[in-house]
Amino acid sequence: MNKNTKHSAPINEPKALDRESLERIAELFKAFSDATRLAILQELKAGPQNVGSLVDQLGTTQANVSKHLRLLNEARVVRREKQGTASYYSIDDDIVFPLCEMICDKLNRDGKVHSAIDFSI
Amino acid sequence: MNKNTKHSAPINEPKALDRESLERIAELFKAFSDATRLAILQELKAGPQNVGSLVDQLGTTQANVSKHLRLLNEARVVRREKQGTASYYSIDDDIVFPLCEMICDKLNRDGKVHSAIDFSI
DNA sequence: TTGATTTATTACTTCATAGCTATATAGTTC
DNA sequence: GAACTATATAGCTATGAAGTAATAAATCAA
Repeated sequence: MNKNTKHSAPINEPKALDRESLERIAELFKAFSDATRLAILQELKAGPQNVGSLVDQLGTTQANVSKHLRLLNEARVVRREKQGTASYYSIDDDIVFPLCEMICDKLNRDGKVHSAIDFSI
Repeated sequence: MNKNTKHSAPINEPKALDRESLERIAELFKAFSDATRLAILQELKAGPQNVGSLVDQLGTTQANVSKHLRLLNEARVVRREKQGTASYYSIDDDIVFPLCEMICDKLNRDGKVHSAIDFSI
């Protein structure tokens, strides 16, 4: 009997990801491929914040922050909770921090970043 | 004596990354945020390949593959080695595989990917 | 030398998105 | 209700990137 019947999961034979899966993966990478969004996530790491507070700390407009938050929310990276007129955003998935840590490590390896690393869990 | 003199590295006080560092991080994320590039890296995972071979397996043009390889090379993700007229490309930094593994895990958590995961070391 | 092969580059088009201003929407306060 | 506040959205511009065809450049073979 073959070790991979149609009812056994293929364990030792990694199957290549199809185009659609690669698109999904690329899409999530894209969510992290903007400096303003990374700055937002870095801010939210300290705790939930509303939009206005984020606008104060980042150097951009309210509309821009709101748009980035919408994108991050749709990617299930942040979560929104409405309180009155305010919207409080918080980290919904910690994945960004270990990801950035690995990226930072590589950049340091390549001598491309001089700063300390804040993207840790 | 303060625990953080100018000669001791700050250990317990993570410093926020400045804008420039965030830009560098975002730039590397961007290198992984295209499905064609991920497909190229998936192919190269099996071993070094020349451009023509990659073109055969991906469904795109030689110019396009060449351009993506140039970008990945500048990001120090792949390495080029010329042999005659051919250029053999290989993985220069394995970082993409654990990164994709984490991304895949999240997508599975969110129910967004159905395929098996090939992006492992 | 001529021709064939392989890769890199250029010029171009198309599309996506970051950012802005202005406006709409919803909740709060008076 | 009117005025005020906070956020989301629409419309717009500018920029960047993915893809293509065509061409340049380099190497090898006959």
